[in-house]
Amino acid sequence: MLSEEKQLQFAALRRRVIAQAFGNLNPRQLEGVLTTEGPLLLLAGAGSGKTTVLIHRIANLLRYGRGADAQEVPDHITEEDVRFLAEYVEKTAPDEWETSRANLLCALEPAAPWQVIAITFTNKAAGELKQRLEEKIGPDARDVWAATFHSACVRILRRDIEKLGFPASFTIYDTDDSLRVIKECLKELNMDDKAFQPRTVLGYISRAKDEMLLAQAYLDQCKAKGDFRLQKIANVYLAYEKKLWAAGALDFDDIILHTVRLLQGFDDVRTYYQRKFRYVLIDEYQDTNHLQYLLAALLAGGQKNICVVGDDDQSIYRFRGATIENILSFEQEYQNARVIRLEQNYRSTGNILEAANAVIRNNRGRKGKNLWTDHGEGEKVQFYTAGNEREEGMYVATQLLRAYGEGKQWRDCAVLYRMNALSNQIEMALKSNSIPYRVVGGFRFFERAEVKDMLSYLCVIHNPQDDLRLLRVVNNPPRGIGAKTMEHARGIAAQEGRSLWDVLSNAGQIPALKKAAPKFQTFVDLIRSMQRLAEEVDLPTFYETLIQASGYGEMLSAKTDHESKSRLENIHELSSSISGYLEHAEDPSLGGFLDEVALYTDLDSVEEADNCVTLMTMHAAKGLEFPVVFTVGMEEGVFPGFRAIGEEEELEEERRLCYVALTRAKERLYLTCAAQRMLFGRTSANLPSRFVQEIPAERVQAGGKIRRPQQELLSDTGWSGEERFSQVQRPAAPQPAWPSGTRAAPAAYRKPAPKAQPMLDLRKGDMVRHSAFGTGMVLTVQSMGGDALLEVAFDNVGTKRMMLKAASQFMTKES
DNA sequence: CGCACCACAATTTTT
DNA sequence: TTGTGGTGCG
Repeated sequence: MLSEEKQLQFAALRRRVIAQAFGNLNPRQLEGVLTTEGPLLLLAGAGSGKTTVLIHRIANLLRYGRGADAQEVPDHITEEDVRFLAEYVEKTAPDEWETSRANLLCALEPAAPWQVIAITFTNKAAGELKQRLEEKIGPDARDVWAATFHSACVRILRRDIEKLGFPASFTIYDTDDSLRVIKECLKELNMDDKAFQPRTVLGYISRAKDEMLLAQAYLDQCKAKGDFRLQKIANVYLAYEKKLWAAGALDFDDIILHTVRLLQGFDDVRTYYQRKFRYVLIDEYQDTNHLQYLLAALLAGGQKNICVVGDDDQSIYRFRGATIENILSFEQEYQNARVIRLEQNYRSTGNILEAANAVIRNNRGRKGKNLWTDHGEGEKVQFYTAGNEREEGMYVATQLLRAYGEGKQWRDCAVLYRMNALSNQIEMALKSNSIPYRVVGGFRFFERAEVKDMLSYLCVIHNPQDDLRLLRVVNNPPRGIGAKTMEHARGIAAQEGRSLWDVLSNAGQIPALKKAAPKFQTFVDLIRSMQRLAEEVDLPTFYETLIQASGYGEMLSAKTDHESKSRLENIHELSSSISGYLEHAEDPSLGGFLDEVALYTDLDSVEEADNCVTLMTMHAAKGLEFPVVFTVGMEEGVFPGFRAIGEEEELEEERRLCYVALTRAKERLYLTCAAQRMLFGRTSANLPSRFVQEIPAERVQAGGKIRRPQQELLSDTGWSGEERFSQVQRPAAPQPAWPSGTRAAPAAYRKPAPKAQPMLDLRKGDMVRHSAFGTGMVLTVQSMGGDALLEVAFDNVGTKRMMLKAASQFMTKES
């Protein structure tokens, strides 16, 4: 037994040795890695190396257990050991034997991989975590539970959900499925789907579930409140719940909800997981909702070793139920919680960071953080006011070409916007300048109708009781089974409390369905034979056969249009998803594949290799970074959106979104707005965003057509652009006064006559020099309206097509 | 049953 | 302006 003094010395040395193993981290990061015991809140600012900390933290848990975070000393430690460690920490190049002895001495109950669970929001994040972990600590990492909330819960539910009365083989409904069910419910309840929009209703149901209210409880609550509209909604919830129950289906919210119910209601289940998971990690904690908070608390309830990582300033999913309260009140929820702030930013330059800091400082509901960097000031933030959205697009294109000319790659650049609707103008501007781009978001592979159709076939084959999916494919491709007929069949099914499948397969015995029975039989036979086939051949072969046998492939091949061709490609593409699944699945099965697909809505940007500019919403940009970032549409009414103006909470969320957008930029940040913008077919004049105004003037370089708006226009927002940007250049000519009484200035008054652009006189064969693309020869000139489409063969970058007007300012004619 | 036409609404969307 | 969903006709 060591003396007390020696024990203290040992504990200190042990921590030092472990710290050395993670030597490339900054002090805060290191603390995050070494603080293994008890509740820990890791406030990780944008670009502060959060994932690195997470990986190292898990590595530490597996290698040293609680060695770095404990005072106790194992009995077997001798004074000789202490002496050894004291020498060891001073060594610059210890040999292998010494290192392994040191590691052995310092490890204190190292965690087994399966005792660690790391929960993320996206599959992408979970995948990256797994991969980086494996690179760091080897194949052991595979037994760490790195999963999304939903996939972790599905895994738990598959084991024990029968305790709640659901079949272990439950199916998962995605949002699209849920909406269909809601619509059915509305119809059956004779409710108007305009007064009760399915989306909105689903939102209410989701919020009810977040409060752990099942339908009946919710109805009771609404009755107590006496709110008639809410009662109607509660009735839909009741019908919705019934339908899902009958179908043995769970929606996304149910997956979490029932897991929480399971853990709360069954001591044995709860105890099992609480014993199993010694260490619980939750990533992106600022995005958790109440249910997810409960889940995390339940899982970590045993040993209270819960580490949550997040940034309250980057919470941008309030509209989906995420509550910033979870992170703000973590310290109250966990009394002895430790808090570590990661504030050193490794991503952006000083000016960008200060701009972001200055904006977010205006929020009240936050923990408070101040990012800093040692990268130096860098360039100022560019703020440009365009006359309208077309000019804004042109400006973006211009600057992109400039960056490209300076040696930046297209993939180094991103254009961010608040609404998808804003991407159009940008796309046009980029197109006409031959700048390659890709738009992120929009249609996702697994959400495409044809892919969902094929998946529905798989669902029905796997589980014929799945009415919703059956309904989707029963007449797709057409089998002469009309909506009327199905309506009938559904009525009978509902009456007799049987599934549609039961009714269809026995249609011969049901007089009312006699006529349709042969057609049903064709379908039933198809499903049955596919079920038999599933037993015999491997999944890819099975799927290819399905494409044939269902007639779906044939239906698409018969059509010649562009759309059908790509649909056909898509359904074949699904088979590579199947192959992908087979490669990494432990115990592959049709059910397993469907599970994975249900939760894997996103086949993600595989084409990262493509060198093109990225266009996406600010939401989609979270977690990404680019050397050059454009933030367009920085206008009151657009960003912050008109819905948010006047609503304190909403406005703070918008500001956080702005913070997220600004902190994506590494080197160069552009903010742009348009004095006048056409949106949804209506033109409006908006003031520059208050967020721009919140940035200190010395961080900004302003340019473009700065307006001198009249005072009454300013009064409601308090915008006073002139004071703020003293260095702004004034428009050359004084602006004419606006007619009184008009709220927005008519275009004619505000738009200075377009500068006479010296349009090049080009014809086939001319040599040109383009500032970004170099020299080339004009191949074709095709006049189009007042403009012309050029095709230019450049010496170094190949042939590009561009609009003459747009290109003129970057090109000169070579003699 | 399929297609064409018109009305209508329209932040953001990790699962 | 754009996309979607519902209705009416061939």
